Amino acid sequence: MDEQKSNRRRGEVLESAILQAAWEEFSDLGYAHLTMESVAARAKTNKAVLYRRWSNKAELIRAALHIYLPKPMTVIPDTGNLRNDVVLYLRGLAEPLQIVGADAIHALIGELLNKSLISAIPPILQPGTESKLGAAMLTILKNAEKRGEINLAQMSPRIISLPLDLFRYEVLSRHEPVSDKTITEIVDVIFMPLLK
Amino acid sequence: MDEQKSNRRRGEVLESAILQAAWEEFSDLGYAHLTMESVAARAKTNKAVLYRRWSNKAELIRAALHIYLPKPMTVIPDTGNLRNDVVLYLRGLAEPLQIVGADAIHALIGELLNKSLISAIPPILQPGTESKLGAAMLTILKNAEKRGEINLAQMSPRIISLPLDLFRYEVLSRHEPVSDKTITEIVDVIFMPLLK
DNA sequence: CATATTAGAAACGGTTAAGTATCTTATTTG
DNA sequence: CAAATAAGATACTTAACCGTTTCTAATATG
Repeated sequence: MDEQKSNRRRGEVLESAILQAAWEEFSDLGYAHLTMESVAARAKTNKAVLYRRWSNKAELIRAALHIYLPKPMTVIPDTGNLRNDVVLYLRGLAEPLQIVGADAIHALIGELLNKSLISAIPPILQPGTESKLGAAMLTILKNAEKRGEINLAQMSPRIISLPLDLFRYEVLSRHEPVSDKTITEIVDVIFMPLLK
Repeated sequence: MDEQKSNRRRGEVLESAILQAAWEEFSDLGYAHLTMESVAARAKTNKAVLYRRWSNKAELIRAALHIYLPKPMTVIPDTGNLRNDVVLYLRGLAEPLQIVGADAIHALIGELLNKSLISAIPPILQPGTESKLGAAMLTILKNAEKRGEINLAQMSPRIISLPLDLFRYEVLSRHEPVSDKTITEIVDVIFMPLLK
């Protein structure tokens, strides 16, 4: 007998449990359909505890996304081969999506027009972040130019942004992580053949 | 003096005014933020009149979309030239979007995950309608094959769907009608060069 | 002109969920 | 071990908005 009479969580332990519950509710239901009650219930606590830490629903969910969404990779591949660099670049974009999984991607896409969450949405899904993500691509292409693989000046901007555009389309239309097969197809069937 | 003491609308006149108000509210606010009250107010009538005609909000908005969203074109271009056929095909997709305008496109994209409206969303925005829209593209390509312009059997499916994919990406990412410049770029800079 | 329709107006009831307040009780800390 | 802290539980307030109801008055129709 003599079970633990209770096991009241406090501080960081409780906070982490709440943030995890918030993340799961978000993945399962999306922002609009989750409620503070449902998050509290999932974390086996109650609303008041939530409001003691975050002043409203948007702040709670932003905090959960901040923790659970992987940060995008920053290293720019430089293998001495354009084709491989582009594949690795796209794989670097795909990896975070594989970690979060299809449910969360679906939920995130549903929030693309939600102003109170937009800052927490990964750049790969966000409109208007072309330049930021495109910068890495440009570096890859400049490296290829140094090796004499391409002539950057005579490449159309549309071709330059094509790998990223197709990658994004894949995510936006399928709502799931982008497969390796898709990545190599984008590069080998579309992008590379366009470089003459 | 002697103004018209009143001018109470009835029947079809009133119904059209309500549907127009519903369409405008939808374009301005999106489904989630428009209310039956706001539609009634915009149509200068009241909620009860709306509920006498449509049993709920979803039905009202579906009816409005049904009227105000142009039906997609059905004719498949056959000019004797592949490049021109594909440009005309994409223009046929762009035309309805130009009619509805950027605000409505934005609102429609916001509803892509809304089950009660999804059937009213134009195929060009809807996921899972590739085959329907792609059929026209396939016919165009078969015609080109008959003329000896291409060999369909050795074309990757990814290249076949590329014009449509890029068109869709353009709409999904920019939330506005697709310009003619973009269409010709997709065809002349990307698609045609990939056919050897 | 009499009668049936249907619009106008306004109040009402129900639901959902956000956010607050209060009180009790477990656990930490000095 | 006493006092402070923070969790648990629950009730409450507020707000938005859907959908209904009821009553009055305008207008169409026979």
